[in-house]
Amino acid sequence: METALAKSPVSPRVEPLGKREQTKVQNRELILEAARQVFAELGFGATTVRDIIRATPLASGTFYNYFKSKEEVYQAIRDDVALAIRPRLREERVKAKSVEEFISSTFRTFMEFVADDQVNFRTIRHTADTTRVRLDTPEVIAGFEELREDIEKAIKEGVFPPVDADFLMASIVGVAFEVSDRMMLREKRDPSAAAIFATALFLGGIRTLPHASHPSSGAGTA
Amino acid sequence: METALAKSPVSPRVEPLGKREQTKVQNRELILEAARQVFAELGFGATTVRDIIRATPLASGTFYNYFKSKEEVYQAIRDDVALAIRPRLREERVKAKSVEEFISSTFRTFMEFVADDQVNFRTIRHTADTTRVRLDTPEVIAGFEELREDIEKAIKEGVFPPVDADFLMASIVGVAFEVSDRMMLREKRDPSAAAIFATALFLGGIRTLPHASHPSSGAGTA
DNA sequence: AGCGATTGGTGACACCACGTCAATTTCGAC
DNA sequence: GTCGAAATTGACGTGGTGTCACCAATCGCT
Repeated sequence: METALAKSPVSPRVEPLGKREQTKVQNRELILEAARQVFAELGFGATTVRDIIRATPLASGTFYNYFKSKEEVYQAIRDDVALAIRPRLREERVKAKSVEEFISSTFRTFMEFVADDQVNFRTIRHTADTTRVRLDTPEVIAGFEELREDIEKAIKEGVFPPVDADFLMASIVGVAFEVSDRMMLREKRDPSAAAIFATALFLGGIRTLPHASHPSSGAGTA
Repeated sequence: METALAKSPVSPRVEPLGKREQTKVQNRELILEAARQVFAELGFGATTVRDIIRATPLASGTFYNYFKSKEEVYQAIRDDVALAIRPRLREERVKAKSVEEFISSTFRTFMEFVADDQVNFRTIRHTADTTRVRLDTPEVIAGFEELREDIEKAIKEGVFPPVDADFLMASIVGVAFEVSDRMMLREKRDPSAAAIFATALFLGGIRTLPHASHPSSGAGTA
């Protein structure tokens, strides 16, 4: 009995793991953090596994103990984001008692999340190249399927009209991604305005969209 | 005068170019065609310049006389598509006399084009990987900007309500890409149904969408 | 036609990234 | 403290990258 306590007399319980497990978690995070930086700087295409490991105190072989390729690292980064936002979105949707709530809470939650998440946005939007890359990982795709299932459930319960759930899911995804992307390119990020725009579009179509304050609120191409 | 005619007595005027220019055009097309096949088979990420050149009778060095990298080849392929569809879309939009025409002709033209264009679709949607890649080339982005300008013009002329043209452009693009993608994954491709869905969404919102014939018309995940 | 000049194809080469693996270090259990 | 397991290391073979000196084909001119 005494030994067990003596072994960790003052140790905070935040480290209940052995040294082994600790460095394992640490190394993984080291690689992910380095990858975020390098992806943001060079872009996904130009980045090599060597670039990532060089931004780390680890040896090249160690990389392959944690990931199979740079694709898998990228996937892990995106999956982290997806895992963070999926439960929030789902929670909002199950609470929704009407089409209005379903749509507006979905867009509001999504836009606010994206606006807060500068790090991952910069990881994905590499400014170097003019070309834009979008990679949908399994976890992200699972989020899409979840949305479709919720729409189908809402239709069965009579909350939604009996529309094509697959196309509606695709439309919500498309608008959420594209509009959030434009939102992030603006000087002043306004997730509320973006969410209101998308919500109005889905609930009433173009004619119910809010009127823009300035004629060319597009704020240029930059 | 006589010499000029004598130089090509029977030659069809389809080859007014010298031999030099001819093989140049031919080699470029050879590379592009090989690239389309290889991209479709291996996916963009796994494809190497060597894979492309190997699917060709040319030597490796020759590739670099035509393109700097596989990215540039991919860009050329996408730009061909963009150059083919942009004038058609623009023509439809300038003809439009109302919001209804603007939106419906845009989606109809786009969906029909995508449905007809199996080759380029398979080039981009490599079934091998679960992850999906979307690369927007400068030409494609120019098409987006063109759409936004047309929206702004329509607003100035009073055809459109004074909405946020940038967000509206992004929404149209997002829905067009995502819905067309789902359309192409279905057993029976129906560009008309896809266009009607997208049009109804933009003109009147969810509640005016056509009712789906089957409850789960999503046709699974495949 | 014949003949230099020029353009463009060729493939070997130096460089580097990839993924592996045997040797070595580090940790955990007894 | 000692032994076995687990993880790290970096050198290595393989193969892709982009370049360049060389050479063949075409062009312009007489």
